[in-house]
Amino acid sequence: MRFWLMKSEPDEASIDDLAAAPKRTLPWTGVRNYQARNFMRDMMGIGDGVLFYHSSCPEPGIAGIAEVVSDAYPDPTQFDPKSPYYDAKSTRETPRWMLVDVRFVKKIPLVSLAQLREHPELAGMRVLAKGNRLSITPVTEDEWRFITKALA
DNA sequence: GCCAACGTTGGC
DNA sequence: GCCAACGTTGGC
Repeated sequence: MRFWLMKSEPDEASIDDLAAAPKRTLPWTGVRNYQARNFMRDMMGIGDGVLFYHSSCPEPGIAGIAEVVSDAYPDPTQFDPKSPYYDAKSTRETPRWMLVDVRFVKKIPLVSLAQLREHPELAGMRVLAKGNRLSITPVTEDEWRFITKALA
């Protein structure tokens, strides 16, 4: 069992959207970065913990807790010419992009970026690193415990 | 809207 | 395989 931080733009999919989705579950569509894909494909497993992070918005930060509820499978949007995530170079035989399903666990009072930076326990978090753009980053068990127990 | 940082592309 | 140009991310 591992722990992750996953970014989502709330305009596209917020923690409330996740809570309102059928089965409180959404497929994590749209990842088009190899490192993030590899995390989902190679490292994630059912039951992994997810910090649901709102990015590119007025109040960036961790907005809730979720969990991984599927193994990785091909992201259907890569095959859809009408989707913004369409990838003409991907085929059904050799799909390039994978995703997992993520299920709502709970909403928490927003833990802002500024708050995250206040705690030395979290200084090593990848999401806090300068220039970090990865939309999926590993979280250590200690970081997970600190955030879910002390901050959430 | 700005811009730093980073990933990808493509010519050579 | 190098690397310049370009596009994107994402906080501010």
